Amino acid sequence: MTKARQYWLMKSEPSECSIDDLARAKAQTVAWFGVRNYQARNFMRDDMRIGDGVLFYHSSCPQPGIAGRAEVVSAAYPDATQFDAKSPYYDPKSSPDNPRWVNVDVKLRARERLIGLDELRAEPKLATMRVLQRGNRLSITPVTGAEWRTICRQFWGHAD
DNA sequence: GCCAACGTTGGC
DNA sequence: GCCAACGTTGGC
Repeated sequence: MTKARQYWLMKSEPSECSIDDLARAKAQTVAWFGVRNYQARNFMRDDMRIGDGVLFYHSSCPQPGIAGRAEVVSAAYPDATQFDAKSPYYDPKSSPDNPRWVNVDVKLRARERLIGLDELRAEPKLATMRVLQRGNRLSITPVTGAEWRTICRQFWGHAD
């Protein structure tokens, strides 16, 4: 019983972890820690599978947009920062016995030409993308296969 | 720095 | 369960 490959858009502030930071990371892989929103957590916990495609999005920065592709390379597991009293992501209501927050590991597949928000908004085929909807704040959103293909083929010129 | 939009908290 | 207050996100 296999499930079709799914696609996600994951936001990261470049000042925290840019796609260049991901490229320099050991095995070009980072734990996607710090998610403190239940909807985004549930996506990681319930829906993500190893091999899922990830659009790496730069947010809260001079040039917001999609900076490259990555891949989910682990199942969800407890986010260590929730137990670390010195971490800004510390959650005193969580415990190792009953962890509230999880993360997956994400591995770089390719840095790409940055697609700015203006370009994304100008493409009618992407009008339904969650990240482009008014008031959207979710740091992890599902991306459809059609949206993924539009981005790869139309903006980056490859078939993946 | 501004501010719209949204999620969470907590009193009732 | 309601909802006002508050905190955060994130583009501009």
